[in-house]
Amino acid sequence: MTSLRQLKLTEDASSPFVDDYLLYLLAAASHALSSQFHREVKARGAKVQTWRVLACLIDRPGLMLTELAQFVLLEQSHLTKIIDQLQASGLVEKQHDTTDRRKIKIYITDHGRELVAPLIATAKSHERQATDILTRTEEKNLKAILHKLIRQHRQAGTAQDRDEDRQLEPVSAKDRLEA
Amino acid sequence: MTSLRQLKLTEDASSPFVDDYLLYLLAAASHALSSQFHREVKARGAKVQTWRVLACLIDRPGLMLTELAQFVLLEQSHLTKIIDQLQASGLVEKQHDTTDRRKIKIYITDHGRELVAPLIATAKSHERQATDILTRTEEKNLKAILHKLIRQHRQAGTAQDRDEDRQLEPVSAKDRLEA
DNA sequence: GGCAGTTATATTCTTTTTCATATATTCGGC
DNA sequence: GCCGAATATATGAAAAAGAATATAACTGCC
Repeated sequence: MTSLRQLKLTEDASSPFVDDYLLYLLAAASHALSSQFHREVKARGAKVQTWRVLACLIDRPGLMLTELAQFVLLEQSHLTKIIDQLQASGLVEKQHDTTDRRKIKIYITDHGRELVAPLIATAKSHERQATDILTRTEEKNLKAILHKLIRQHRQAGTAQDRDEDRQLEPVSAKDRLEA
Repeated sequence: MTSLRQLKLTEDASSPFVDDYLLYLLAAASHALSSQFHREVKARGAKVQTWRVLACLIDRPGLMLTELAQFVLLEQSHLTKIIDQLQASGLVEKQHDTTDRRKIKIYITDHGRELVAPLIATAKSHERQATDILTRTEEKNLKAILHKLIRQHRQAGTAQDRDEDRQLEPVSAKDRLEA
């Protein structure tokens, strides 16, 4: 039987890497929960795209295409196409900004609201069910940490563009806190 | 100023839904961190697909296509095509199972190992940097909860298939614990 | 006011991903 | 051993997503 130290030393090279790799865990959890919910969306005859866009628009009416694209995690060129379809279906409306004629603000229509309302209810119910195995503390912690990661990496994404390879890493939270 | 209770009552209808919706947070966090890392992968001349498949194969050599597809969160039909390419590039090998000739086990080659090794190092480094804003406790909690969600919903995915709409919800962790 | 640089959206082309289904093989009951 | 059901992989057409680039409009500076 190997000692703990030996185990620790060999770990880096040979032990399962992916199984505890954060990006994999996030992708896997997202995939597991989302694909489950997407089945429900499709069962109600809606496209996943439609659901995502409309759900965002409910919260944030009047976003420009570019802003909306960031929220729904899609490329602008792709969202343009989706919005065209949704507009054709009467689920959203475009409104040209009067002061800046490049901008197009997107609004959900009443028809869109009707379609998305039951989906939101379904989503809430699914979320409740999905988080049922967690304690309230776990759920709160999870969401808080995810918020933190998202916020941080949104900033990093934009800051990195102007300041290509910054060496000036801010003092690590891990170094500040806890042994 | 409205009372807390009133706030709570109106919340369901009008407050931002998506902003605290678990599935969105998971997707957004995964998207933010992954797209950041994917830039690094591409900068090293590798495809994201290749990275994912090879990283899995390092940990789990000899998986069948179907099993591997579940791990890398891809459709079997899609993975079939990717594996063909990787095989053509000499990064993986197929090995037909002798006892069940339908099965094809996939192995990473030495060439594949050479390609993926630096990527794993990059991934670890990126993970360290990404989790730098978290305390160790937060990181541990996050991973533990993600594991929990993944495990649970892998089971649900298979159990639900045979038992289409089970009403017999197991007692909620939330009801058992904490006020 | 005009020009350089930036921002917002659209378009085009290509690649990726999915969906449905085909093919081949095995398993289980009889 | 044979037949229906199940499992593993492959294929082909269609939809979705992405990258690159075009167009149009604004901003700021001179």
